[in-house]
Amino acid sequence: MNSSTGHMEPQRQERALRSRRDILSAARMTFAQFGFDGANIRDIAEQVGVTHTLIRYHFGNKMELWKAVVDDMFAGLSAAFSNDRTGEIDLRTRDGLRSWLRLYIRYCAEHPEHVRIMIHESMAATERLEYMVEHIRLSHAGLIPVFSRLMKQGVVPDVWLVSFFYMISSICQMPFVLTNAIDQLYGVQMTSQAAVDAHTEAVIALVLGERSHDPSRWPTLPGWAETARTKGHPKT
Amino acid sequence: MNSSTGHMEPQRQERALRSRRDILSAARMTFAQFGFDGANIRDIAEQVGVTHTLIRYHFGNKMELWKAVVDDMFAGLSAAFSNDRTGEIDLRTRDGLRSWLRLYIRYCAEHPEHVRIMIHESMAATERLEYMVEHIRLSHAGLIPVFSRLMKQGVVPDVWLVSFFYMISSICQMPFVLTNAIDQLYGVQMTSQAAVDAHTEAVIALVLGERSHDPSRWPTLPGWAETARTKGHPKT
DNA sequence: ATAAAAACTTTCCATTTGGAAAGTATGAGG
DNA sequence: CCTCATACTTTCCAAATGGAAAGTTTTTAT
Repeated sequence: MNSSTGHMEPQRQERALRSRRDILSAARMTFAQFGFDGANIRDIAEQVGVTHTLIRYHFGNKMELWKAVVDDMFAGLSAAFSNDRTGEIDLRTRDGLRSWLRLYIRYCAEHPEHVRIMIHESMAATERLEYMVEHIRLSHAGLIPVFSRLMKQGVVPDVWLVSFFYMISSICQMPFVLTNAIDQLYGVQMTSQAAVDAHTEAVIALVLGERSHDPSRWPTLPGWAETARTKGHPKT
Repeated sequence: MNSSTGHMEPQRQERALRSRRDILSAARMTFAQFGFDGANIRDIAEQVGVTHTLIRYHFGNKMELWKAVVDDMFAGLSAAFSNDRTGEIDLRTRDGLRSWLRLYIRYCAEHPEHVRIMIHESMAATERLEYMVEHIRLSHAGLIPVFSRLMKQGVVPDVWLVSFFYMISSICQMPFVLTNAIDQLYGVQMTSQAAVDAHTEAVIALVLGERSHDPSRWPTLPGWAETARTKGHPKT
């Protein structure tokens, strides 16, 4: 919306732009954690260090703020997958899919809030879900022909497209959505490089049947989850 | 807690038991939809047709109600996977895993609230997550040795255990967590028998590499998602 | 029948929350 | 330096919310 060419335009003050950006960022995290109903704009404002009425000033109301967050998020997703960065990826090949999976997993690890917000809003059929689905539709529409092609080529299993979509999405996304639970349960920081790498390997193994495994680099698990992988090391 | 042997004990009234059960049920759905913070006990009470203070009477406070819901939910899960129903499943074999996947997918399709609540609570490191994780630990602890064995046998990919767990869980659970989004996006009712079947097939194909596909029974997708599967039917 | 316990409601309260209105500070252009 | 739009704050309000206290009804036991 903002043309970057104009030096003659009214040009918002720096402060205002920073406020908008900070509010958007705080709102994103808060909506991701509590959902729309659970989030409150006063908390968001406090995180940024402004009064809650400034949010109203910049965004109108809670709903409009939410929409701005979603637009901003999907813009970020598009940017991360723009041709600038993925120009060399030809998704119609096995190598392309592998690269795409790596890229997508990285995005999920870096932006767990994105999927968290999407999941929150999928829990009920609301106006917000409708709004969000139009963003999702764009992403999916671009991938459908590619995925179909990969199925026909036998690179990936030839299954119901909806299932395939959500299986691929889920395995890339969920471990990073559930970082808190995994930390508590397995004592593993999913966002650590080792965990991201181990998971990337796992996804590629499951989807493409490739095993590049180097178990020594997998994050170690607590005693109750030990699988006695280090055989030949009797502790008695 | 209630000994069923005693005819001398105070013995709760029928009405009270029904109230408790109805409240628990309504609370479950509400927590699943809005999360703990987003849910409010007055709405729950109204759904049941009682006053919100009755919830306080039976459960103490919102937090205790939530815990009761979780306990109840996990009890239901245990029941669904009790030896009564799965006694014949030997999870250490390929056939066993296939049966287990079918059973688990059915559970997820029938009880999407369960995973919805778990996901809500995984969004932040709270006392509630701690509480829930102890339930989850029990489930996982029982499955770890089995999954490890299947990996060693080569029935499933030999990957990092945490990844494997969450990949398996996610692909079984998420399409039913996201029913609203899938309905809106693809116009498909995930809880329909056809969709559950198609998804079950897909999971087995991905995890076990088995393709029993009968695409004609897959739910059809809207035009924008058409993959021109019916070739030889030129419409021009 | 009657007392006592259990089940449930009415009423009230303090806090939180989204939003509205009115006022103040800030900085860019004349 | 002055003014005026932009950026932001203070103050207020009504509704929603979790919880507490005090009541009323229903059931059980004697």
